[in-house]
Amino acid sequence: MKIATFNVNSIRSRLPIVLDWLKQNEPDALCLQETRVANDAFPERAFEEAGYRAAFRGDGGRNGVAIITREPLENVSTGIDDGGPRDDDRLIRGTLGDIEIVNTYVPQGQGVDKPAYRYKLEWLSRLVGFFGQHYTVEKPVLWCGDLNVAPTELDVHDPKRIEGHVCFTPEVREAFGRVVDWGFVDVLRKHHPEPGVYTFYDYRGRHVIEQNKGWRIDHILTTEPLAERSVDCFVDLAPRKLEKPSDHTPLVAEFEG
DNA sequence: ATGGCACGCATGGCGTGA
Repeated sequence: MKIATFNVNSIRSRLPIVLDWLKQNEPDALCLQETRVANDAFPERAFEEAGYRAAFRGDGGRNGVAIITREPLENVSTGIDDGGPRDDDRLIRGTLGDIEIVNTYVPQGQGVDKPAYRYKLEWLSRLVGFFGQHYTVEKPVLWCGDLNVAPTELDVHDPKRIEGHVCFTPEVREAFGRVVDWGFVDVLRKHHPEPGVYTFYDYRGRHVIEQNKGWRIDHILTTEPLAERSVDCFVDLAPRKLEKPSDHTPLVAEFEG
């Protein structure tokens, strides 16, 4: 079972790259974030013609998530259903085989002095309850997506410079850590403990790829029973090097069974 | 020291991303 996550920064702009990537990599599931398209304009047919089906949720120019699968994704639903703001455009989940997949686009936060940052911290806090309500750590559960948190100093190219950024503050890392403590293993780190592994490279820097000036803010985390089945997890930098790339690049995990 | 680029929405720049 191969499962990937990719923030595409507009699925309509990134469709050729995504379709090529699907063809070359043949994942069982590809979780997308920042599709930036309303449901009625999602390019569903293009995925069907590629042999995949799509579950998606979006409301226009911002946010938006999707799960692309070869086999039908079951029990699809969206949003955090705890009575707070549902935020359907940032969370989509479903069952694939014996794996529960939760694909999220965690709010970025804009700035530490902005309401969006409080919302981000609250969102991560709500996720703890969400996982507790719907899942158990004894079953295979996979949480992935653009989680907008670099968990440690190993996960940014210049920790001193990035200190205080909404994706790297102590409190956002703690908030993320509390979700992880619900019962998740960072699958990338299980296979790659070394520094310099990143999933995001800002459009604005020069030579960011060559100089490896990235951030690791996209993640695949699983409960222990699924982590035990993981045989590989890696970042695929190739799509970031193409013409008209996303600023993120895919993260892939492979599991036995 | 601290820019910069891309996107959607909308048509002239703005809000957002990280």
